[in-house]
Amino acid sequence: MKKYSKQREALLQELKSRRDHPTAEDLYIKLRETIPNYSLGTVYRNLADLTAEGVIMKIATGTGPEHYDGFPEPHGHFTCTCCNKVFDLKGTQEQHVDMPAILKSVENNEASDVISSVDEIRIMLYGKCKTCNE
Amino acid sequence: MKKYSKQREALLQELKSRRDHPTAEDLYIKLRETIPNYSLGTVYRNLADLTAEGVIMKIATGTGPEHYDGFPEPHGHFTCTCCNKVFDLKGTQEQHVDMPAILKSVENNEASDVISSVDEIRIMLYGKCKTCNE
DNA sequence: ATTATTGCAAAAGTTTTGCATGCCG
DNA sequence: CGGCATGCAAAACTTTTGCAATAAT
Repeated sequence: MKKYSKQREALLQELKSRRDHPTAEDLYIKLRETIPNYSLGTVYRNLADLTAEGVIMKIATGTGPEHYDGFPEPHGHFTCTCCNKVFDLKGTQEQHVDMPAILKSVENNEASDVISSVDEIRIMLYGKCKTCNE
Repeated sequence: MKKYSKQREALLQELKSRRDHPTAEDLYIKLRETIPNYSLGTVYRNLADLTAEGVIMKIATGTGPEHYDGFPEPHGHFTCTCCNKVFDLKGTQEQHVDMPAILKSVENNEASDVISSVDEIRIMLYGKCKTCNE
């Protein structure tokens, strides 16, 4: 049975209180301010648990460590290729991605030989943020 | 000045000859069949060079090592969350993603405070492949 | 000859894990 | 109490890097 823990709760609170997309290390540093011996292993364990539960989401940028998002509702992201920060794309996923076209693409061609089911679609933009461009 | 090398050439040939999306390790094992002391460091160096040149592309799945694609023209991918294999989505990116909507989303809202320029859009589906579903 | 590229091994960066201890129910 | 979660440190995994040797121009 799943038990309450101060550490998991604090991690979730922290992620829900911010709109940026910190890494495990970022969270570790921040959480240690209030729970001084919060360990990095526990940060990773709790991030994995919460991600598996679908309460938070993991974001892969393709460079460096993973980032985490406290709001798992599907939406696109933007990664700055200079500073590696991740930002939310506003608007719903449906405004960005042509779902029916993708599902049709999956059903009607080569990919259908291989794909059994689709659970999730992620979209990532890459470019430069304003801060890095100065 | 850039010099020819048997190793880089073989790596590019290998990637161009297949439609799957091997990892550095996969390529290392394969290339050693013909160049027995091809080193893993060199595989990584050549993958980085070719990616920087835009001749191949790197694919992040969010789990395990990076994968590589010999065909860098923009197109979507599918990752099996069971075996971690990556497959191409058929069709062009424009058939899957609503570019104008995304650019508008970038220009007209919160994200525009932060995004200076967009260079690339990547789309990744997650689900189960037929082999894993058996 | 000059210098880019390699092989090898060591190091670096990120994430996972084993185990004894502590805390929740 | 019994068992899940934690802290800590070691290990695992992926990628990068230093350096002497090799190969391309």
